Amino acid sequence: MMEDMSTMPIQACCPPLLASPLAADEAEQLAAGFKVLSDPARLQLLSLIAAQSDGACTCDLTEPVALAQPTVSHHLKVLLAAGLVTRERQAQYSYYRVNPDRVAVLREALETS
Amino acid sequence: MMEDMSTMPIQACCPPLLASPLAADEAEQLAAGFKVLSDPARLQLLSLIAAQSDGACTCDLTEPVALAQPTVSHHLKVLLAAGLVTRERQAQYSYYRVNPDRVAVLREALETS
DNA sequence: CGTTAACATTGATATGTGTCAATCTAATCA
DNA sequence: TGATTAGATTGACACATATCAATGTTAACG
Repeated sequence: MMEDMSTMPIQACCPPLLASPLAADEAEQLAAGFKVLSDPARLQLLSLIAAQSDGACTCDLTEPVALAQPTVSHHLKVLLAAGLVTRERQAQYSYYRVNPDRVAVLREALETS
Repeated sequence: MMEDMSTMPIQACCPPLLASPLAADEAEQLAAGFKVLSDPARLQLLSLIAAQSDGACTCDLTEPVALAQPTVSHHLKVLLAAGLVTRERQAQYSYYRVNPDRVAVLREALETS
């Protein structure tokens, strides 16, 4: 049985896009990663989470992005599934942190070597 | 009158995502750029175009991505509208080239400064 | 206990978009 | 001129997804 690609973390997978032709499966991997970044709410969330070095809870994030709480939870779930953030639960709170290594995978794919 | 954001070229717009909180309009700009990269066919096309330093025509691209010609034309139009590629017409042919500066805008937004 | 708070999940809806067949346009060639 | 070729456009369809109201879950607090 195959896993659903869209819920899998972004792998260190590919040589830079512009350096050598991309195989179909590499293209799918990378595209799934960029799709996670293709929503303005998720970019703002990533940015807000990065600004809180000790972790950001959902309650800190809902108001600045001006979206309902279930929508924010949905976007955080997408970021988490991609591995772009980590989640740590404490009591009722969920603390999210950016995983810079996963961001780097996507950045490096855009390198003009 | 406002232009449709999705058909506008990617601007040099934003400080790195992880360095400072992103404003809503900056997030929309960047998200539109990453959305263009969020399709595996478009990533493969970009990669194939980059591999042909003297420009790639549509006819060179249809077979390797295994899609119908109108679909390839559609994706090329999206890449062109975003400014990620340029198009030069010669006779019946359209030659596409990568615009590395626009790719760099997106790469730099992912920098961990 | 019951209440409240943080967060996740479900379900519904509206919108966006990737795909291709059919068609159109424009240029080459016989 | 007619035939062919490259490529763009149109229209239709299937599928994905962003959003929120309602509900569920878990934990603190009285």
